[in-house]
Amino acid sequence: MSVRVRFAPSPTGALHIGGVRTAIFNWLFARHHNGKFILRIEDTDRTRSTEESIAEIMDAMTWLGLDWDEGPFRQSDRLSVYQGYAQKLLEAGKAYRCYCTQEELERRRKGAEKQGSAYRYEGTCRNLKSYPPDKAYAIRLITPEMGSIEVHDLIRGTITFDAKEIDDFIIQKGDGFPTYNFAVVIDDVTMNITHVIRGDDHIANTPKQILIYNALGYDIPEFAHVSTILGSDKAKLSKRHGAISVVAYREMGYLPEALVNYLTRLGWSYGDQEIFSREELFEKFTLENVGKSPAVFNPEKLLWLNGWYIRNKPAEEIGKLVIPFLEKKGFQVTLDDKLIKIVNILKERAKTLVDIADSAEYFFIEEVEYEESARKKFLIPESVPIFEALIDKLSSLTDFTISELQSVFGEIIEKRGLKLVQVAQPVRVALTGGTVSPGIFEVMEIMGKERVIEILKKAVHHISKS
RNA sequence: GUCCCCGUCGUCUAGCCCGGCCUAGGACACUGCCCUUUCAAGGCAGUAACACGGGUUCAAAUCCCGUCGGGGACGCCA
Repeated sequence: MSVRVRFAPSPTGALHIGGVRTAIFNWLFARHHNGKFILRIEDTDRTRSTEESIAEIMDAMTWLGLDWDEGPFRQSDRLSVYQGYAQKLLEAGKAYRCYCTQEELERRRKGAEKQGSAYRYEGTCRNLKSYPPDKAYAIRLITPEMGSIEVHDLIRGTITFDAKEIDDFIIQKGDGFPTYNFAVVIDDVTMNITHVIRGDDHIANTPKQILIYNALGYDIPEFAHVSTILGSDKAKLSKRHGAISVVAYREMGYLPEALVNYLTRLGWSYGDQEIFSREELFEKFTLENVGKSPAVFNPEKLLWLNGWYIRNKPAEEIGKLVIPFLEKKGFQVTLDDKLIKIVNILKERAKTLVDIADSAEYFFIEEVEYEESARKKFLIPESVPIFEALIDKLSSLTDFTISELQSVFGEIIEKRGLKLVQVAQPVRVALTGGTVSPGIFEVMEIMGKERVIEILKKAVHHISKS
């Protein structure tokens, strides 16, 4: 039987880091086994589900390259399916109508809590002889009173639950909607899901779901419960920990491959390897190498990986990606030779696309803005003769290339008995406004002869004026 | 409270199933050095962990028991 897995988010907000890792594991598992990856939207919570959220989930998954083979299916489209199955169980005597009111149940639950124990439905309506004609009812599954339920988990081994811990739980609410546990099972059955890979917060639901499979007479799929992602305080990752939505990472200039690589390695490993191409992931990903213990999300390592991917991607591609970030800063740019050259020297020292856009500023800006401390230290009267000598020599250059520039600088430092740094730094400040930039010859070459001379003259003017 | 899961450097992890090759390996971060026109990148080196306590064994990070710690679940939410 071929592998079929699903990712089933509820559309009640942004797709976040924790959720998307579950999606990635399912996706990789499907690709590894040449199976199908299905997207299913669990939108039975009508008050909290939104269309925007559905759109955002699909947008984020598309950006990450998590292509799904079927779906998105929506639970809200399938109400009658659930009701049909619930009816079947009712007729088979495996479930019963419950007329207990929610208020009454709430009261009993409170009472049990006061005693310090968990509330379990006592089966009040289990053997009802007659039904009140017009009253709404919930449907409860008849569950075994003794014995144990074993969950076979591909990551954790066998987990055993005592049947006594599970009460006759509701499978269909008073309004005719299925409860989560019921809908999940029906969906997984009807979609022929072979492996249920999900977060470990669902472990406690699993025995209940197994009971539903049993009552319906269907085969139980394989289960794999992946550990949670934690924040730096070891609590479950949430908004408190800063940016956690996938879209936020796109906006911060992260590359999808970096995020996928990082999130996959969080809880999964393949020996000592850190960097994986998409194809390698497909080939190497197995559930055996998924760890059991929860992992703390480490933004620094993600940043490092992102830098790695930026450095190792061709400048043309990075250039294309960086354009929207430059436009956001108000620069109109196209993917031309100049931009590619700029990206080429900047990507070596950037960790995000935002970094590149920020440090590219001086190539596009009209007037160089000097950083105060840099200006004070390097745009001083002593620099004027250097700048003037440079202007003079550069003016007569026909080839404005790195090697030509190198020899011009060489002549100047030799004549004046200076070190290269003593010339390079003032020039750097004059051209870029700061003390940090790529190699000064590269910067000059990209800026071009006219622009460089113009800027150097401005610097001279600036010094003499102040 | 009950049930369940988890526990190797600060963090992600290898090793654990099938005890010895572990004076516990790699990566991020951090520190130092090298390279160097600044900053990165790169190279080299360094700091840093088997939660604790009992067993079993010639030998335990690895097997067993207990303790402690962290997390999750206990809904007519998903």
